[in-house]
Amino acid sequence: MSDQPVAVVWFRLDLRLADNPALHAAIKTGLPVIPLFIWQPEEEGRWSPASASRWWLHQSLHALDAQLRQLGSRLVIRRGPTSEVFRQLIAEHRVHAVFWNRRYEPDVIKRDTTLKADLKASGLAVESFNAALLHEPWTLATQTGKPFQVFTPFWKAIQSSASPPQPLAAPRKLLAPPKWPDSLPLASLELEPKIDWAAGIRAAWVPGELGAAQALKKFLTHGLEGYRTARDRPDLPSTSRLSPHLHFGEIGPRQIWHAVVEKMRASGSALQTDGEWFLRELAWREFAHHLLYHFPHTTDQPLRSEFGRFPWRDDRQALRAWQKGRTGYPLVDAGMRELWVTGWMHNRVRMVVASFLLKHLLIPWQTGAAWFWDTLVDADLANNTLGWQWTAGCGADAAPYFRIFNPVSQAKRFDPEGNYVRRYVPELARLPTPYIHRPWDAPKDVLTEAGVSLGENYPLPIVDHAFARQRALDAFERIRGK
DNA sequence: TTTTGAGTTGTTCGA
DNA sequence: GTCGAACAACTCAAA
Repeated sequence: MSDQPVAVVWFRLDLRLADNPALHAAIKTGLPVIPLFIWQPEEEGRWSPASASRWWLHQSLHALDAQLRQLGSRLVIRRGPTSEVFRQLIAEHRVHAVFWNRRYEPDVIKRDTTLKADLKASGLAVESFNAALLHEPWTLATQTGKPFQVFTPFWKAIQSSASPPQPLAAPRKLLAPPKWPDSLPLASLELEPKIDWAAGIRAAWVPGELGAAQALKKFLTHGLEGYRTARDRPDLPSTSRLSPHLHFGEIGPRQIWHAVVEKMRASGSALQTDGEWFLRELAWREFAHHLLYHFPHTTDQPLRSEFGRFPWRDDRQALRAWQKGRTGYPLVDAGMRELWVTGWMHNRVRMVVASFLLKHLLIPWQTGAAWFWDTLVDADLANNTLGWQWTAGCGADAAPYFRIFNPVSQAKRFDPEGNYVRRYVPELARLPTPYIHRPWDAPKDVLTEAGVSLGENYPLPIVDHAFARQRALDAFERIRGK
């Protein structure tokens, strides 16, 4: 055991050096700092990181370690029950203090609360911080002190709150302990797939704090102007693509907020509206965390309990078709394949494919949420839960039951040239634009010319829109009243 | 306590 | 082709 006291920073979903309050606090002690990562997914229960998230986590940990090494430090990786890992570390080093940034998932909160009490009881200084949110979920409330359940008043509350604090600068050096604790090699966590299915994901992303900063810079330069309307276009590079970086904490919302506000200020009034619409999206992320914190059961149960009576169907074949992007609706299929190939899907298309699964196929939202959880690199319990419950109509501020997306009209509106479909559904690429979103209406010779053979190299629709729409409306009738 | 206005993202139908 | 209304009723948040 080394005599020199040390401070431990426990990294979780805050894989960055800048604007990292836990790291900042550790440095302020003046003690050597041990950056620690613990892999013990079992402690996160049903919603521990799944396939695509694990791939990202691997890259992000690698990037964090590289950055720490530039500061004369390194990332110590351990696995095992968290309390046990800390027990060992305390036996090996004179640990004076432990710092981390808070998480808001129900199982994680439970684990962290117990751990904090135990560490304090054994005489350590322990402190946790907010790195992930503009406002902690318990600091915003309605006038009667209750949590918000409607977005607009929540957004107004954010706008009238004090501006979030300025981000902290990244440290320029880190004091190393006299002796480094043992660390597992990153590869031993086996986060990367055994069969390499990640080529498409690799090509689409640069995980890590530097990749996150690049993405923000690119968005501010090229994406913010016109964001309000262009953000709905999956065929254009019109969104920030910051979601996975935000999920893993490679960048924090305060950094984004202030960068956008500064950009708006510098533009005069030109970017006022676009900037505000983007900030609203950050606020949706906040709202999702607010709801998860105050209604933790909603990860698996509908917020509106009458949805327990909803007549969902069990249809393995239809589910399979949806997952694989073989529903016969080009926009739905393009979205599901974008997800499969790149680990991400444009927000507008997420709504369309979710609406299709829930309302056209009547498959439970939890099933869709589970698929997204496994395949998204930005899988985030708060956002995923809100999104699926919202679309199902069983959550906060939910979509009215009669809002059933028509996958063809949505496609015509938001992918007008069909370029998004052509990118991800190459077997339709040669179809002329008027038929790209409804190949079943194309004349025989047009299909032949384009090399499309419906039912052979591209499926016929697995369900008729008008029929499915009426079936969904009837299903909602069943849970109305009482 | 009661009342009032409002609620991210839509579609279809008929004039 | 365009336009407005209907599609329900409920709950939330604030006055």
